[in-house]
Amino acid sequence: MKIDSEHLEILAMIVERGGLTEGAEALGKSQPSVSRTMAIFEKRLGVPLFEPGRRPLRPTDLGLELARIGQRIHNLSLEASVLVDRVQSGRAGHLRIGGTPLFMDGVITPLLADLQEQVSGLQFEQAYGYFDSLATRLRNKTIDMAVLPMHARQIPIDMDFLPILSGRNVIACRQGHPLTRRGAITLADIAEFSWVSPPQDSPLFRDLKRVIQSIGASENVKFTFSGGTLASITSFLARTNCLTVLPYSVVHMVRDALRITTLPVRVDHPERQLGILSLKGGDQPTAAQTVIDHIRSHCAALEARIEKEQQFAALRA
Amino acid sequence: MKIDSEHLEILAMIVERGGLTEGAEALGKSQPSVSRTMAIFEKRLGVPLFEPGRRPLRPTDLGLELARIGQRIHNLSLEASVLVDRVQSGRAGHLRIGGTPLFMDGVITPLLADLQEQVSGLQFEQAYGYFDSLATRLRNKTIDMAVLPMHARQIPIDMDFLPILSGRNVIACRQGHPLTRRGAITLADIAEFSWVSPPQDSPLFRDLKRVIQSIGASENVKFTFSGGTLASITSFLARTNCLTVLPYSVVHMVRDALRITTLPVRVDHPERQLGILSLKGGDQPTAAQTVIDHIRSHCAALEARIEKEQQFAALRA
DNA sequence: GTGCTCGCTGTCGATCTTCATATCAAAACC
DNA sequence: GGTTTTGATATGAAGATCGACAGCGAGCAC
Repeated sequence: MKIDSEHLEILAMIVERGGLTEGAEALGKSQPSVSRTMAIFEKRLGVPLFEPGRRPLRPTDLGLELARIGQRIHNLSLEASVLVDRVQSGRAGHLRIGGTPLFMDGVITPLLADLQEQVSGLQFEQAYGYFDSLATRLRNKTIDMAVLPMHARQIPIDMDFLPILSGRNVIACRQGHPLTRRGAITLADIAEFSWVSPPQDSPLFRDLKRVIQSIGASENVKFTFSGGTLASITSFLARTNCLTVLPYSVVHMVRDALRITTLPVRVDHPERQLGILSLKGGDQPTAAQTVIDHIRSHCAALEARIEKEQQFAALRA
Repeated sequence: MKIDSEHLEILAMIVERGGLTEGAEALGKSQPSVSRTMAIFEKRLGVPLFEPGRRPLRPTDLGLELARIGQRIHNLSLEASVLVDRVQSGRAGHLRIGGTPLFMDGVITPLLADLQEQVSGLQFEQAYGYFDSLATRLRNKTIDMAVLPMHARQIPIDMDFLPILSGRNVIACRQGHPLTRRGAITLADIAEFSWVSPPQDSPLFRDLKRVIQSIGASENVKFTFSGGTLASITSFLARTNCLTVLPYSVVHMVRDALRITTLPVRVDHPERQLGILSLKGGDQPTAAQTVIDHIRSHCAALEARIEKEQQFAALRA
């Protein structure tokens, strides 16, 4: 005998509320509907659930026991509700984020960790890549969003791009680097030191070359170390006098923890902006909006701090 | 957001069976029905339960969690099923039995205890009364069945009577009573002893008077103790040399435990039979049939033993 | 590319819900 | 104690929803 769990829930509510009418009301159903449902249920069981011929409906022993089970089913159903509510409101869920390695490790991951602190229940899956692979993965739906630097004119027609930070780059070195003690830094000063470069297929590597060109030091540049992750680059920087080019935002986020700093040298920065790329109409998980909001607000604050710092640095220079 | 527990059950089954078609089959529903139900469910949630565009339908994380809840709901539903099955098959339930006090305490209660040992889950409620009150309570439905001695012609038109034992009475006394040591007992012998009588409104009391008349001792009968329950009567008998009249079946059941026995004196026994009275078409709880069957089979055995004993006693006399 | 399996959609019949109303048991009243 | 009132449940008929069958379309494998 298969029993309909909804019947049990209805029974539970009737017993809890002490009457068919009240139970129906609590269930958001009409009284006749509930009455008939219970009548059918009783008929199918062949055993009475309510004492016959009693006007304020009183459950039999079996009715009480089944009602207890119905109550448990109802509780489980409520449990499912809160689960769904959490996911619906973006406070829980699974999100696959791809992005350029340095920016992900330097800026996004700390922000995600921060968000996770605030609302537990989110799960992130991180993937690394540059524009082409990220775009492909978005179209494949193997990631939900990508975080990367882009030119406005580079945005694919089938995607949305939401800028979150200016793409400003800086020359970075360890804290206490000889160059940081100088008042004004000349190109000759810089030329003394060798460079650590980001992965050679990264946009940042092209930025690096541009920077070096712009300061006229392109001739005999020494690359001591190339490729790797943010961790390896900063680790290398911290132990040597090498220089590198990094997004200002990344340096800003990690400079205290990883003991690196920026050189007060103006480098021209590309017109790209760091932002979030996503498929148009891609039906994002609701958690995505929560994450995007979080990233945006924090990056806006970050951008403001960076702006202030740069003005201060310019004044000092 | 109220969630339909049935949707969760369906989801659980789909996940468990690893496919929509198999799930539908396991649920005894058609595949399109299940498909549409899940589609509506997803739409209402606004969150996908299955990874979109995957052919062997694969649940999302949320889908998995909800399925787990659905599985628990399903288990509760099964629990309810076995509960109902037990009640349906009479292996559980609540039964209100009324009857004449001595017969209830002496014969029926031990049998019910015996039955309870075999199939736990039954609940009994015992009530005492004689014909009129028992019939009224049957019609009021405050008891489900009555156990009492009846004449065939006394059976109300709206009731069924199922005989279970002959109404044979005997003279009872304590084991080791002086009269038990004699070979043959004369009326004079009996006249020496005083009597314990059952409640004066009981049919057994009328039997007692008839017995006394039939042995011609009606003149100076002494009643030492009257009324009370089987426990009080037997307790009184055991400590004195008093006599009483009891149904043979009652004596047979309790003689070892309560140290009483019968006197080998023929007493004429009424034409009544001990049996079970119930309302016609009274829609008995299924447990009632189980109980009735149990009582009948044991009483049949009891009757057979009594028969044998009486033949033996007659031989000896 | 081609076959195959599996899931989605259109249509019809069955079931369930609802509003209005009858019936009934318990309480209140005379 | 009998009758009326009241509060609560059952029932009837119309409308909405759900389920089954047939047919279509999309992923997956070879």
